[in-house]
Amino acid sequence: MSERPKIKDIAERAGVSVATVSRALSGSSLVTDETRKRIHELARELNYRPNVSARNLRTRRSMSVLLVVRDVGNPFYLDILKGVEATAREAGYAVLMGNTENDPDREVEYFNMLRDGHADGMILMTGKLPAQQPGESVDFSSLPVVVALEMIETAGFPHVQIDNIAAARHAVEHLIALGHRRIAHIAGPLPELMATHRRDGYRAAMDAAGLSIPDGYEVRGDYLLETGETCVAQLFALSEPPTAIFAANDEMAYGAIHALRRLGHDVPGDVSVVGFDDLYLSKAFYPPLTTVSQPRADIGRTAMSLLLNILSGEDIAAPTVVLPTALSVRGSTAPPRR
Amino acid sequence: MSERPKIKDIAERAGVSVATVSRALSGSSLVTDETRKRIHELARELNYRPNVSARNLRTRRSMSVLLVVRDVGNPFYLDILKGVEATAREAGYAVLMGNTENDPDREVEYFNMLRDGHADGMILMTGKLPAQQPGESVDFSSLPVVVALEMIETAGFPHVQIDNIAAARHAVEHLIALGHRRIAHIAGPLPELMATHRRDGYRAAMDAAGLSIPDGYEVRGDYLLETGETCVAQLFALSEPPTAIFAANDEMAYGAIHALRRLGHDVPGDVSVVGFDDLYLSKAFYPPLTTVSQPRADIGRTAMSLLLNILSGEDIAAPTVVLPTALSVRGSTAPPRR
DNA sequence: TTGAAAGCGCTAACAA
DNA sequence: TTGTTAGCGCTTTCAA
Repeated sequence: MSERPKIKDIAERAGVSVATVSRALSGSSLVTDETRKRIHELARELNYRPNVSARNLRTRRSMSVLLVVRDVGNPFYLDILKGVEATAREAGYAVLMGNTENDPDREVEYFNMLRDGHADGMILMTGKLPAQQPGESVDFSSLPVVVALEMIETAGFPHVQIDNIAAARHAVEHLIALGHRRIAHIAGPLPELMATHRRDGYRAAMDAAGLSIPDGYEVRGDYLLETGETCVAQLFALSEPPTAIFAANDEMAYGAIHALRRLGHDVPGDVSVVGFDDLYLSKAFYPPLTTVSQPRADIGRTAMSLLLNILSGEDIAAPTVVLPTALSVRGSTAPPRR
Repeated sequence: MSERPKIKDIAERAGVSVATVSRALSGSSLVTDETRKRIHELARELNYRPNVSARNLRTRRSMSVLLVVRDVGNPFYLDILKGVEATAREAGYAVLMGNTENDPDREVEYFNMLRDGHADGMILMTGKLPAQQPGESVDFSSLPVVVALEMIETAGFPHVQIDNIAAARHAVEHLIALGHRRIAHIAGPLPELMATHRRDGYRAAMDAAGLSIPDGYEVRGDYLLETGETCVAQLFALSEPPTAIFAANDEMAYGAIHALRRLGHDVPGDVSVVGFDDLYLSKAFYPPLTTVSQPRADIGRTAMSLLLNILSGEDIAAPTVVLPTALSVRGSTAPPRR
């Protein structure tokens, strides 16, 4: 058997039909223990592996799921990917990587992969739906898709998320509790929903504490290290710079701290900084970053579990699962210098 | 057309045979421009997508590749994944994620996915071959596999790597040039090859400079943040602690710097630290980490290109591509205090 | 409990 | 340039 053995080869050697082999291999109870055993032995001996394309064609499933993110290079997705992968694996699913780079065309491409049988379902972390194709009327909401992290309001997909508003508010309240009054915000790429929510949480906390937000205290970033630096430059060009900064993600917080240090400001001595996400390096950062911890692995696992439910036909009523966050208070925040 | 249209549907509407449709859709020149155009229009109209399982079954290719790493959660792989993904995409390949968690069984599983048609080729970054199955004699070396980062000497796979020995040596020479004499090494998980090579580079540099390595100056870590910390504890329990540390990767360097700071040592004032990898955060670290830069995205692209060559039948003679590294000198190294 | 046979949707060899 | 036809390897009726 130099070529790849197929079911037929096993059938011939076992002196049974291909149907029996197929049944035996799939653990059907319609086969005597004896023949089942013989077939399994033969399969092992021939080093048989079922051809997935043939099986997929016949069963109309690929046993693959598609994980679509904005940027595979972003470390934020790591633990999520890990959670998805582990849960998928357990259920016998492979994970295909999708990377949109925020390109709508690529988004469409991945939806198409769903339709062409490349994958059975999709976990979407890009907050957008591809624009309707001309002459096309695909009912998106009927597709096996779970949205994680982001929000897509137009279709009725299940969502897995965190409460960004509450988490951001909580983070800012921590600064306020420390005694800060002049608190600035380095926002994400507004008007994206997640960035907006975190900004709204900041505003809510300030408002609830009766603190006004001076002009120029809200700076727009794009979640990257570099913008953390440039935003700090903007903030400290103000006549009254802040004593604390809430950054919409950890990367910008890193950049902000870096820039503060270069400007000669001690963190947290002169300026406190809070991040969002709790990247795995935040605790090793100097100073260790106070930040909002997201249960990323859990987000991945939950999203995949939801998808598995859908794929197994259990019609869940498009639930929205909100997972808890926690503020990890570390060394980058302290009371303001008086 | 509520159901998924197939080639047959298009053929009927276009009044041609399925073969013609297939040809037109695959851009064969054996079709008149006119019919090709009509068919393409019809396809768009019906929102047709070819069924990949059927195509894969027929063509015996999956147009997927498998990217197998030790740990999907490790940020080190990010840029590599990005490079692989981009190159794969361009060539029309999808990328399947494989995660072994250093489990040999899972390694076997991924080799099997290659054999069962799940993927056409594999990029392996795990430095091991699965043990031969009993009664089995698969000629591994004939499989379309490219090894990146790691080394597998037993099979004749193409490799994409960096010169770990030279790069490590170069890093240590930098410390020596600064005037350091007591230089310690936090190694990776010896006796793994990469860890060994980096250790050997350290030894070579020390040796070439006529410097001896005191007992206890080589500490074994496992590439994790935490061991960077514990290893520093060990080094500074010595009667003569080092004035410089070469860590086998950035994560351990982060941990080391963290621990040094807690022990009251200034970096680089009291102790210089060099890392290896140049993770994307190393430049934002405090102090910015002096470290060996690996061309990770390029490693990914090159590995995928090599794999594409193999898949297209161009038999490359198992080349080993060695990509250049560069020492990024930043703020974590300085001359020793006198 | 097993076997025969149909067919998943596509591509490609062969014929016209 | 197009059509006819035979599978790719598997699962699953239906019949025995």
